[in-house]
Amino acid sequence: MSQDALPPTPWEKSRRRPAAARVPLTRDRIVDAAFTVLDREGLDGLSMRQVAAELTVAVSALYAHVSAKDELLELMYHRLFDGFELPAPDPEHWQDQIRDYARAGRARLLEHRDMARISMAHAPFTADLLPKLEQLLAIFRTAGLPDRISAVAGDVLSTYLDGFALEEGVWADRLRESDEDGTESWKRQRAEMQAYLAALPTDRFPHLVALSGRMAEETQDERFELGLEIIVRGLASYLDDTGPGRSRDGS
Amino acid sequence: MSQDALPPTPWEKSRRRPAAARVPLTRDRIVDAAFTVLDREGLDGLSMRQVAAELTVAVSALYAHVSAKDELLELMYHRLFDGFELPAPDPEHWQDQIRDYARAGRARLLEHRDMARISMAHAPFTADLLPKLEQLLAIFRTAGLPDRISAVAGDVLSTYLDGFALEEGVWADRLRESDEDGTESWKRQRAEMQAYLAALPTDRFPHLVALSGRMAEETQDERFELGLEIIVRGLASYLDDTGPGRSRDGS
DNA sequence: CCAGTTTGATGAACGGCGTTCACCATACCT
DNA sequence: AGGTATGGTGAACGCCGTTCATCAAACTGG
Repeated sequence: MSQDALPPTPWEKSRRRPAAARVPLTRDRIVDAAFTVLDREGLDGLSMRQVAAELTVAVSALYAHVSAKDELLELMYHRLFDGFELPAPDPEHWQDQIRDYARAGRARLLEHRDMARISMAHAPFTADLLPKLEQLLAIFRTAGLPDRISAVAGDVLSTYLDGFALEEGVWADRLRESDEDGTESWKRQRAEMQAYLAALPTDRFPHLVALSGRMAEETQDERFELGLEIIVRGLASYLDDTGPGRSRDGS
Repeated sequence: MSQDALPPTPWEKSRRRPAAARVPLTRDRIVDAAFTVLDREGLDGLSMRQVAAELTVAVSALYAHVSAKDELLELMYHRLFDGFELPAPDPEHWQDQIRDYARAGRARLLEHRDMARISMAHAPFTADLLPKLEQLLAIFRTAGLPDRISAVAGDVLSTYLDGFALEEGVWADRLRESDEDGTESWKRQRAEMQAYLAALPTDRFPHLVALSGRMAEETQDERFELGLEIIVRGLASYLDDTGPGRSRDGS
């Protein structure tokens, strides 16, 4: 685009336009920078000033593109759903479709630090998110779930998603505090927790001791799948609610 | 305790000890004041300075009893469980016990404004909360749930609790913003939302339109119960896992 | 009864925050 | 070439969490 530009001769330096070829500020660039800061500092360290610094720009410049920090957080929240497509409802495989939705959602939430906290703070009822909700409801309803169940199923699922990812975030934070990185200290931490739980007085905490292994497993994946399965099974139980005929059912 | 004290005569006013019979500051008094501020201002308006003002005390005085705001929030979180007793596990009625637990938990979360947000921020793994967790696990395990399920059941349940209460809080906030109070405007707001959903273009949002009535019901109680039921059913499905008619699922 | 110590509140200060606003440099239009 | 819109600047306001030197009252031992 631009020809090779020689560095400006010293004597014309003062006349040179300082902000010549600066990349213009846009909402997208701001959101990108916000994610950079978020991943580096966490949500508590995400300030308008830090974002501005990341862009080497004055704080007040941000407010030309973003009305307030709340709006910035909302834009970040919307990134969660960018290019997040649900499949056309297939009544034969609705359970797998739900599972895939949940797994993809969890993956997205874990992509950025503290993302679950941001997600929690925003109700998914803004206009441009309604299509996603519609697609989710489509899967439930065409699967044959009663309407009264479909109307809450999304809530149950998404609170589980957010809540689980939030807990994972707490773990990740605790890991970050201890200087070391890599999977080594992760394993060590889980082992420590497991040892702590296992060492509880057996008479007062028999069940915690018994489950200590499962509560502090090396990876959270299996726990996530199990919790997800509980919900899917609960939903599925409403299919044959009125016998094998699978009738749609009112209140 | 104290005899009737006459008001000090004016001329001795200057000699009078100003801080004589002042109630001493305690952690409990601070937490109480924090809840007062919380209910009045919401979590975003809950600042150390406001709490101090509520007690007509200098901000720095708080730090003699509470190491930081984080600790204060933790103390508030612990109030959630004060006198919160779970029954001895009864395998015959484990489902009702779980339901009661969830209902009581929701009620507690709704007692104070933004309480769900505070609850979300704290993992229930601090030492003094382990007994509660133990009691919950006791119910699951003595009911006969497999260990791998019991180990996540608490998570599923409590994320649903917190998440649902959080959403209710968002509604309550929106209601607070509109000046009016009482149940009148509540109804009106729900009606508005329902109308909005019902008025969506039917071709693009058939399911949302169809469920508009159920998504914006006058009270959230029924929705809560339904979501709770999904989870309870999901859990129950693991009881007769190896029984007749159901597909068994190992791993 | 007094001196000394401990206790616990005070108020000023520091640095950081979100947000606003008067100003100003550049880029475009006529 | 001059005028104007666009969009960034920097200082300021008021609030925040937290710290610290100061100080008054309350207990203590002699």
